[in-house]
Amino acid sequence: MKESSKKDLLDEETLFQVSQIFKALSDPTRIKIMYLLRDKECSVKQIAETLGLLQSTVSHQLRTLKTLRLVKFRREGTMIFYSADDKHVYEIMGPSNMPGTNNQNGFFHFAR
Amino acid sequence: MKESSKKDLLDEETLFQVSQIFKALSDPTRIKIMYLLRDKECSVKQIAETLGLLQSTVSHQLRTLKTLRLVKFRREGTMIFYSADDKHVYEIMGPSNMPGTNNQNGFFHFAR
DNA sequence: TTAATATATGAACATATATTCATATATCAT
DNA sequence: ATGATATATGAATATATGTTCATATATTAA
Repeated sequence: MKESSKKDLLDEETLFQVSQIFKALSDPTRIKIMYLLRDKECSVKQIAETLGLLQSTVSHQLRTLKTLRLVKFRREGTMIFYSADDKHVYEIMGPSNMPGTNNQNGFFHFAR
Repeated sequence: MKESSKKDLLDEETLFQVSQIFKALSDPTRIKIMYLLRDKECSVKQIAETLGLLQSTVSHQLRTLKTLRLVKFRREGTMIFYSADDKHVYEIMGPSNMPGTNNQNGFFHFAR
């Protein structure tokens, strides 16, 4: 038995991925976007107008969310519709934190 | 019926608190600390030595975690022992994300 | 009180990040 | 092809944040 168990530490790979996910949801703008997309598709323009943000701002943030697979998208003409990548969000947050569900411990019920 | 439902947006208060909690766990150092404290008490010095960090660094980060009630503490002589504030972590993350529990969707099982 | 140990704090610095502006790219209709 | 619309991207800037160093505070023992 060692002084400190090996289980006291996380491997760098896990550490990085955990921090990335949390970082993604640590920004109010990205939270707004994820909340808006929790139960419906929206184009970039719709997101920008609904949230009162510049198109560029939304696009930049969507790239971050896309990279982390928190959102998925599909093209329709000149527009691109984004939506929450439920499958991956579920894997990440677990059932009690699924956006759009009614529960006490959910994703957006942190306050208080 | 309005164009966009009021439920599309989060109030500023909730938004701020959600972002704060995620921000707290978006830093690798703070994740390491929370992971270390998930099932035992540690003094500041023990944390610093186990994780190979400066005492000052640990103290600064503990203040952040303390402010958000992610850790609690008790004094014993000149030492102060910190531990995860399970009750509050539970409220925040829900049962499937309790550190120290064995599950598939937990707090520290994000990777892959 | 003084010395020793543990912890907290403030300033400085370097780095990361969110937003803005300008512009590029992509799709569709004509 | 051109023009119109939607989206993406790069550079610049301002702000936020993590770490370090030095020092302050607090507790205990002598």
